[in-house]
Amino acid sequence: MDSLIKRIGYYVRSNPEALEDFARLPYKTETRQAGETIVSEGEKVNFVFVIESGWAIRFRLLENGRRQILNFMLPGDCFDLMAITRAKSDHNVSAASEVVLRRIKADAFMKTVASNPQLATSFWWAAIQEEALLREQIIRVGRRSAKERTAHLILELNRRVATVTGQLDDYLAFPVAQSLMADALGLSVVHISRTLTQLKADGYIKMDSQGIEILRRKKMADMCDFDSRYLHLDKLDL
Amino acid sequence: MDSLIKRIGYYVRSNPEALEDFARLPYKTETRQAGETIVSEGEKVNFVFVIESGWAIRFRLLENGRRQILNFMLPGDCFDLMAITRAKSDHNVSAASEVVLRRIKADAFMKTVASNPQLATSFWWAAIQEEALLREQIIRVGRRSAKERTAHLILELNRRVATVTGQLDDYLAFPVAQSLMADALGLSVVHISRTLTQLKADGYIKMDSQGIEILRRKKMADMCDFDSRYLHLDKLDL
DNA sequence: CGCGGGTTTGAATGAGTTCAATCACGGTGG
DNA sequence: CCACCGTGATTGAACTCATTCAAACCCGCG
Repeated sequence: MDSLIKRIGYYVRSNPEALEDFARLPYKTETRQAGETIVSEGEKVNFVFVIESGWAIRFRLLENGRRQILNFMLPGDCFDLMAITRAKSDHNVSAASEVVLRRIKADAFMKTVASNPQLATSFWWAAIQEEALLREQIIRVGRRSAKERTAHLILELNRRVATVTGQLDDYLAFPVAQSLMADALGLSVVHISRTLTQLKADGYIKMDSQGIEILRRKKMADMCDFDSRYLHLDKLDL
Repeated sequence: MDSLIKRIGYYVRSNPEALEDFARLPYKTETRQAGETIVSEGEKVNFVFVIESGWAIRFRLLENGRRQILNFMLPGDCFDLMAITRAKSDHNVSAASEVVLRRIKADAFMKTVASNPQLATSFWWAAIQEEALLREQIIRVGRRSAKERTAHLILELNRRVATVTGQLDDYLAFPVAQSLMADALGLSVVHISRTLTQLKADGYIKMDSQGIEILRRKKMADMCDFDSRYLHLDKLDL
């Protein structure tokens, strides 16, 4: 719950007890191993999920085995806020690393949110952010070079993690394989590897098996044209 | 107004007078020439716009002059449904062809929609569709070849026009320059031209100065893996 | 007629892919 | 404790798709 509180809490800071209604909603906690499915394409979505820990991905598979990841979902992220009105999911969600998630019945969720304007506003903001992430993803994949894309994604993830931890750290715990980065950025695994090597050689980052350290944030942001405004963190100031 | 009625009307068919509230909302009608700005990045959005005729685009400009179009907006489309809660726009909107649009004050819009569940549901659906378009755009740009992308976009636009006209026509009036297609698909103008030539040579389409005729819809859809389900037109049956 | 925007074509270049081989590393079983 | 295995990361070489630059073309319009 912690991570959601942190995430949603930004928007209801003034009135923390608004969150209690939400915390009291009945739920089930589930764990999924990396690679396991959470929601599959064509499925009716009757639940809202909140990621407690770990990373998940939303993606679509194409006929010839290609995969495109739409976005990463981090602790504190909710889905599918949009689809819960009797729509069928048009994409898959699965665990990118080991994931713990809270599952809440959609109708109960809706009722609580509808009856609490503070909460409604918070989730509205979350939906705005989610849409902004999709837009940025289009730009990244459509008009940026491999090097820019990769750097840009790293900075985005780093910033999003900060939304939950409350501080902007230079080390990004990175629990997922490079093949996921490839499928997110529309590149081949091989090229992701080369590109990361290049980013290391350029002194932007350092990597170990657990994650990525950002060595020159400013230079890196300039290089890849990263501007965190699209994340709509206005309420925050990191 | 006609086009919006057609668009939103699908979701409130049973109860046409629900739309009257909406039609009665005070508004201004504006015309923009191709290339003119409608909303610019960083601007506060206090209005909801509805496209009456013509096409508009949402896009972002990158430092070095590159441009990525996020999506096309056709008659009957509304924006920015999401952003109207005191957010600043993180992208531009401008006219792709000559555009007539209806401008409605955000607060009045919100009040009317909130007080009318049928309308609220309709616009909720419109928002779901909009998000689905963004997701599909990511997949198109991230994991499809130039030929597939181009064909896929043509079929999507064709299908979306049908949502408003009420019938699926094989001829798509195409009022915008190829350079817009290029910026939407993350390709160069030159390559779009070559790709269209190829689609013509393959017998998928025929073009004149006004638009595109789809000659082999089925074959074309198979080739580019177009599956209209993502458009969430379930309520329709064309 | 001539200008100008948009489109088309060709040739050279380049970014990213593909295929295949190698490496690094953590886990497992003998 | 070490050999072995498998997964994921890395490297090299050949190849492909798309870009770039430049020139030609087309067509509507003043």
